[in-house]
Amino acid sequence: MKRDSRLSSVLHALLHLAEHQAPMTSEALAKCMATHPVVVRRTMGMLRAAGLVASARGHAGGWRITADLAAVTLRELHDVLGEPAVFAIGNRNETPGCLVEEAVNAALDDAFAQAEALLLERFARITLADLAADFARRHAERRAQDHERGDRDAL
Amino acid sequence: MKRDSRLSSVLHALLHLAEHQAPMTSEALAKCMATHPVVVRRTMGMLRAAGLVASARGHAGGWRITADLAAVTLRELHDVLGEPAVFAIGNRNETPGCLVEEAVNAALDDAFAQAEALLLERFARITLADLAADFARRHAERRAQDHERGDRDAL
DNA sequence: TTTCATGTAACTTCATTTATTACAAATTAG
DNA sequence: CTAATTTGTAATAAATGAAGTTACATGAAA
Repeated sequence: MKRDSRLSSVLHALLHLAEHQAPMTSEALAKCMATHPVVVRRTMGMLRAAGLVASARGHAGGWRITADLAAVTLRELHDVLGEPAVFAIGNRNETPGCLVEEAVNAALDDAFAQAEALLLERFARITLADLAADFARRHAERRAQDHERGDRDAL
Repeated sequence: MKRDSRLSSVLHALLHLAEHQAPMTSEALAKCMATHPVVVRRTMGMLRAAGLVASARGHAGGWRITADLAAVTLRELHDVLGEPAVFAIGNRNETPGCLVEEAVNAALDDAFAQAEALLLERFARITLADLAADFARRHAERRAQDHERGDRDAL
């Protein structure tokens, strides 16, 4: 099964937009995400419909964030993307033809529902601001490492 | 995305086998699961490799359970099926090209890992015997309903 | 020795995501 | 005004992976 990576994509895009204050074109976003500009427009279009980003055409156009980073959770983005199916595993028939299948479906559905609830609850606790902060931390760490390496090389 | 329904399939098959004490042919199993006999053989073959079922060829051949219903958990079946990917959602690139992607992946991976752990923990707590008991309960309930309807129709 | 049934490889179908092409519409630079 | 830039969107193709199907070999029992 091919995994839906749109949530990952939009997070990547939104954080890049948060770094830039100028709008970024679909082409620029596509390049840094190794995908196609049309895919970017298609996916970002859903965020625009939800009022999280804005786009402008023509020269100096592109995408920019309009939402508050601290107010947007992964859960909201998941919803904005249409709440795609979370699991790659599922029941053979959703409408059971026999009682055996009914019992099997009930057990699996229950377990999946619990796992999905946990996942969405975790998503609801993570904001774009959290990710941006984590990025900043990694960035500082990387710079510190580079610096250390530079010192060592300079000996 | 097409969901992997093999776990659901083998549960259905195993419970049917548990009801029958005589072996069931791939064709019989396929018929009650609305699938193809070869698909049954392919999937059940993985359970045979794990020693959970046995198959016999020729007249009066077919599939039978060799494992103790109370000892087989959904978790074990999931493992036997090769631990297929649980989620239909995932990271765009598993090997991040930039720090932004690293931060995004880390957050998503963490949430998915927690949800998967919960799911597998639930799976580990459900045995085939539990499902068989649930089936028996449903069966009794259904019979009671049928009986009631019979009484009403007889008025 | 015929029939039944599994074992397995090879191939097709089907569903779904992502990629691509093509072109319309809008905006700005010159 | 016109050309360049950039989004908007439809339509189509490629890629992926599960499930379905065909074909035939193997083995067991009547």
